[in-house]
Amino acid sequence: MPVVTLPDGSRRTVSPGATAADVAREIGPGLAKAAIGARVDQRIIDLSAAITHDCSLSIITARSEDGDALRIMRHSAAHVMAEAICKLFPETKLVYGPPVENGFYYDIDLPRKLTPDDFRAIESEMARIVSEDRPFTRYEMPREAAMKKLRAEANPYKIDNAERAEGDVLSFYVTGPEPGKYWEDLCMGTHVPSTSRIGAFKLLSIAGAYWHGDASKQQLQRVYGTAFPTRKELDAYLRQLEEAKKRDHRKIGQELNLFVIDPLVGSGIVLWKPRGATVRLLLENHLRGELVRHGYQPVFTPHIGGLDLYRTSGHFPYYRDSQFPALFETDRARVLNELWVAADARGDADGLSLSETKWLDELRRIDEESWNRLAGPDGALRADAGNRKHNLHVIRDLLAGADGFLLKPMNCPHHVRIYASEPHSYRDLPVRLAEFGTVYRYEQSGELSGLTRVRGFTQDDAHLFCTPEQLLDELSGCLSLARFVLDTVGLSDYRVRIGLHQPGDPKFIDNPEGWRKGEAALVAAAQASGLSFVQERGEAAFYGPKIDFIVKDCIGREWQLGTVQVDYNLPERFGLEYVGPDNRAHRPVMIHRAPFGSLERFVGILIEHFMGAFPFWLAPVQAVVATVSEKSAAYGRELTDALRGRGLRVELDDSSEKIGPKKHRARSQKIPYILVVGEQEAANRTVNLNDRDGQNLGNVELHTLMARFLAENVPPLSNAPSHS
RNA sequence: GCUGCUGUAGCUCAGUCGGUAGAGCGCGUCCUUGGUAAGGACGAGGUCACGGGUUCAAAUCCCGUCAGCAGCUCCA
Repeated sequence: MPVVTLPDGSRRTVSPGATAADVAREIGPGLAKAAIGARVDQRIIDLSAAITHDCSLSIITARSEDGDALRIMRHSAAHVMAEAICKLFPETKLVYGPPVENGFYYDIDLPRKLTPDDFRAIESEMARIVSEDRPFTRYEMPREAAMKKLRAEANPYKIDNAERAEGDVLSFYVTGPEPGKYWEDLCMGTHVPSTSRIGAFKLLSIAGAYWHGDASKQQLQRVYGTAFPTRKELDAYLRQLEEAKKRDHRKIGQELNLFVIDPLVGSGIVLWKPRGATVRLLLENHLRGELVRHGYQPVFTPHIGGLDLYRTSGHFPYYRDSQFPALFETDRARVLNELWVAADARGDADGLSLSETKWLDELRRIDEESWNRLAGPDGALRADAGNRKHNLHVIRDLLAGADGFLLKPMNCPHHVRIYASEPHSYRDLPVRLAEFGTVYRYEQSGELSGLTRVRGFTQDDAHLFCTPEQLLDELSGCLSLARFVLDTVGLSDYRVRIGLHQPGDPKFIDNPEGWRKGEAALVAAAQASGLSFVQERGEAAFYGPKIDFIVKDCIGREWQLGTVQVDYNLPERFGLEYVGPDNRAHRPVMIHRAPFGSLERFVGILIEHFMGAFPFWLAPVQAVVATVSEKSAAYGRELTDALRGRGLRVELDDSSEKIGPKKHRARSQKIPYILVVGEQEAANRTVNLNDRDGQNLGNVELHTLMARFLAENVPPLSNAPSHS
C-alpha cells in the first residue's frame, strides 16, 4: 500500500485506489472542504486522482501561498469561460487556454469579432455554470482513440495540440459529472473539484494573438480574464490596476511637463521639455563623473555614417528592416545597394534571385558601364555561388565614393573607427571610449510606447577595447557600474539575464569560437559579481552575448535597461589590432556597455519608480518660494536668487493667490519643498519649510536651509569607494 | 507589422434619435493682499485628428489615412 509523506513530515499509509481527496478527508474535514488540488512530489494533480505509489503529498487549498491554487482555479475559470463562449457563439473553435501571471486567457478562432460589449453576456453565462456546481471530471483515452475522436470533431487546433502532447494517453476534462452530456476540452489539467470553487472572476480585455506565437500564422482572438478566491480580492486587484495606471510615465510626463511626443515631429521621437531635460542632464552628469573615475575617455560622433561602414559591421544587412531608410547620393547608388542586399541575402545558393535579376536589369538601364563590370568581359553574368563573393566585392568597389548614409542604428561602428584611427600598443589597453550617443531605429509602429520604446534614443554608450586577458576584469567593472546606476536611484527590483546565441540561427554571426569564449567570459563575470541571473538562448545580440538588467513598468511589461555585451566579431570584421609584448599584431576583444541602456527608457522607468516625485538631487524644480502677500515679495525674490546662486533649482510663486493654492500647485507638480515666506519670515530672515507630502517642517533660518539643501543635493552613493 | 478599441478646447471629459459645440481644471484680465491642500468676477480659446462618402443636414452613419491605447509579433 502506498505511503504518503505530508508536509509536516508525518507519514500515512493509504488504501489502494484512495484519492488525494480521501487523504485530505482523513487529515480533517476542514482541509477536505478547502482543498482544490494536490501536489504529489513535484506534480500538481486533481483531488480526484488516485494515489498509486509512495510519494510526498500536500493538499492545495485556495489559501495556498505559492500560487498553485490560483493557477488551478484560473485554469478552471478559463474552461468555464470557453464553455460560455461556445454556448453563445457555437461556431467558436477553441485553441488554447492557460492560466497566466495575473489571470488566464483563452485563444479562440471565431469569425465574429468579440468586443468588450460581449463580456456581460459571457460573464453571466459563466456565473450560471459556476452556480450549477458541476464537477470537473477527467477521463483518459489511448492516443489513437483520442485522435480519432478529435479528428471527428474537426477542430484543427485541438488536433494540433494533441499531436504536440506527450505520452500514450490523452486526457479530457468534462465540466460535469459524465462525458458526452456536458462541455469538455482536451486538457492535461489540473482543475478544481467543481465549478463552484471558482471564486470571483471578470473578463478584462480582448486582443489578437498569433497561432503558436508565429506572425506568419493566422491571428486568433485572445480573451483575457482573471479570477480570485473572493470578490474582495478581485476588487483589490482591479483597484491595484487603477493605481498602477497612475504611475504611468506617459501620464505623469504630461502632467509634470517632462516630455512630449508630437505626431508632427514623428511617432516615437521624443521631445524633452525643460523639466524632463533637467532630469536627464542630471543623470548624464552624474554618470560622467563616474566615467572619469573609471578611466573612460569621451568621444563625440555624429548621427549618420556611410553605408559601407554598416556593411562592414553587419548592421546594414542584419537589421535593414528596422532602420530608417538609407539616404542615397544617386539613383545609381540606390540600385547598387538594392543589388548588394539582394546578393547578400541569396547567400550561397546557385542562380540569381528574383530581386537580383530585377535590380541588375535596373542597373543596366541606368548605368551600363557598371553592369558590364558585374557581368564580366564575356557579357555573361556571373551568377553562380562561387562568384557571389566576387559580385559583392565589385558592387562595393563600384559604390566607393558614391554610396549612401544611414542614420546610425548603433554607436559601435563609429567608435571602432576611432580605435582604428591610430596604432595601439598592449600598454594602452584597455581603451574605453564613451559617448552619450543618439541612435535611430525604425521600430514597428505597434511597438512604440511612451519613452520605453522609441525610434530615436540616446545610449550612455561606451566601447572597451581590451586584450583577452583583461576581458574578465573589464566585464566585472562594467557590471558593477551598471549596478551602481541602479543602486543610485534605488531601482532594486530587476532581474539579470544572460542572452546566449542559438547555434545555427542565421541571425547570429557565424563564429563558434568567438561565441564560446564570449559566453564563457560573461558567465564567469556574472558569477564573480555575485549576481543571480538566468541564461536564455537566442537572446544574444547578433554580434555577441550580453548581460541585461531588466525591470518592469507600471503595467508589468519588462524592459531591458543596462546591458553589457562581449564582442569578438566586430574587431574581426574591422580588422582591429594592437601590438603585443611579442611585437606582433593581436586582435582586441570589444565590450559594448550601457549602464542606463537608453536615457529615454531609463527616465521613463524612473518616472514610474518615483511616481514623478523625484528625489531632491534629481527634481527638475527642487523648491518653490511661495510668498504670502506682496509685502513679502521682495524677500521672496531675494531668497530665490540666493538659492539659485548656490546652484539650486528654485522657482518663485509671487502670484496673487493665497498660500493654500500655491502649496497645492507645487505639490501636484511633485516639487520637493515649498518655502512659505510672509512678513514674519522676512523680518526674521527665515522660511517656513513644507515638503510635498504635506508636512510642515517649521521655520528655519536661511543658513540652516541652505546647508540642508546643499547636503541633500547630492546623489546617493556619491562618496562610495570605487566599485570596480 | 497584425487584431481590437479610441481620437471633441492646453488637460480630463460630456454631447440623447443625424439638426452647425459644452463642463471642470488650466490660461488671460480685473477684484481681493491674504498665514498653510484649490478666494471671487469676467474673458479668450474648437476646421469635433485628417481626407473622402451617404444625407436637405454629419462631432454623430460608412470608407480610407494618421495618431494613441491593449495584446500579439519584433527588439542591435
